[in-house]
Amino acid sequence: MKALKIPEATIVRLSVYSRFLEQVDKKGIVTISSGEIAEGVGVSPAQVRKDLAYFGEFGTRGVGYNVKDLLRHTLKILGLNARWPAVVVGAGNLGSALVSYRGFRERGFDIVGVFDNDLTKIGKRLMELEVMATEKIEQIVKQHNVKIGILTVPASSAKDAANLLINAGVKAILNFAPIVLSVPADVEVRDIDLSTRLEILTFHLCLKEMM
Amino acid sequence: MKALKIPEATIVRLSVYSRFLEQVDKKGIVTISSGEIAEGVGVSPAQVRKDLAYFGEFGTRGVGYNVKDLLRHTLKILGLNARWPAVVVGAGNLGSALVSYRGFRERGFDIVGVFDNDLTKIGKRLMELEVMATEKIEQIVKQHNVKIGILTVPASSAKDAANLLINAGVKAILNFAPIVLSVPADVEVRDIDLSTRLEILTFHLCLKEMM
DNA sequence: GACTGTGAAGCCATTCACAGCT
DNA sequence: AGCTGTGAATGGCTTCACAGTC
Repeated sequence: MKALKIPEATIVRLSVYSRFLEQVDKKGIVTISSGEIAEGVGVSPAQVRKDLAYFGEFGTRGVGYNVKDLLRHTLKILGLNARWPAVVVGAGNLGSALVSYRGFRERGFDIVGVFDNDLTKIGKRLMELEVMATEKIEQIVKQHNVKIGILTVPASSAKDAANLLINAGVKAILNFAPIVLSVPADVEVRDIDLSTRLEILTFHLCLKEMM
Repeated sequence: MKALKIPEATIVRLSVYSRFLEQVDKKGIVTISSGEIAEGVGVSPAQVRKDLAYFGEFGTRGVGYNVKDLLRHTLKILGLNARWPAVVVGAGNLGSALVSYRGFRERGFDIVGVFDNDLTKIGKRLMELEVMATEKIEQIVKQHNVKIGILTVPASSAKDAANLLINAGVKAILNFAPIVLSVPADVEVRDIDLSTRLEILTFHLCLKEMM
């Protein structure tokens, strides 16, 4: 595994390949070609090969890739050979939905704490968890060695909530608040801005309107 | 406005600039430079100018941009000078959360229908809406002239749900299901894959671990 | 013959650097 | 003097095309 800089787009696709391979494996298929993967996930065969080649030589020339093997490798690369505890800060509608989101559990993520500083929400049960005050973040994060925090608080409290997570030892934040978080260099942040995603769509709808 | 091909990243940033300008405007600030916008949203000043230049000359050399003016322009470009009705298909946790998500309303999106084909969910009230059977999609989409559909169903039903939306006349889909939708060329799809976003984080956590 | 792995080419987005206004 | 708008340069990702392997 060379220490090259990997494009973020490659990581995103790796996640997609990995999930596609799970499906393929379930069907009992043993071998798959880059072309078949490409077909299945909507990219080019060369792209698939290039993406995988960043991490090693997983295929056999003239044959293709062993599905189980490649699946195991992609999961390993993404760090999904272990389970990841995570916490959610913000127990509003979105935060609550994420606590019970199946997709996370299926891919190895376990929500081990939900926090809010709204007194009307504290104590509420969500799945097997109880919403806790944000003062408890540090305790839970240390107890479960949590590295991942999911931020679903309003923009106005996002900065404070992020700091609580970072001070507790969280090293990666998935941020749903529509603001730019500034964090130390050793903390990874990725934003999911739901409105922005819709606005990409309205932009294109308008473009087409004009033609 | 030249008919150039605009990078998708530019549209994403435009949405961010636009929201930042709303904040700035609220503070009563009249004029702003590309450098100040850049600072506020975490990109380079040249990037800000280049992005805006795709759509016209909104600034004044030696001075900067008029905040209200630029805000109006960015909203217009994104199509946010009008409100957009939208429907949600999938009334699970995520779908329910999105129906009541404030951020959408604030940016001009109105959810006018929620659908599911799970009988235990049909009839349930979410905000001022009542969950309807998916057979009602066509009626509601046509009635409100809905162009945008939000898909929050499981992967297994996503293809069918997408087809219902498309047949009803929807032209843009925000897809939360972790599968690749194949749609006609006149339909825009953007995916939000929540697990993938977390997996980008675990990938980076693992990388750092190794150093 | 089929398919992977990869250097080279091509393409697209970002950054630079400066001319053009105010 | 200050800041925008933009052609040119850079950097990075994707596609191409083919050598290498089964």
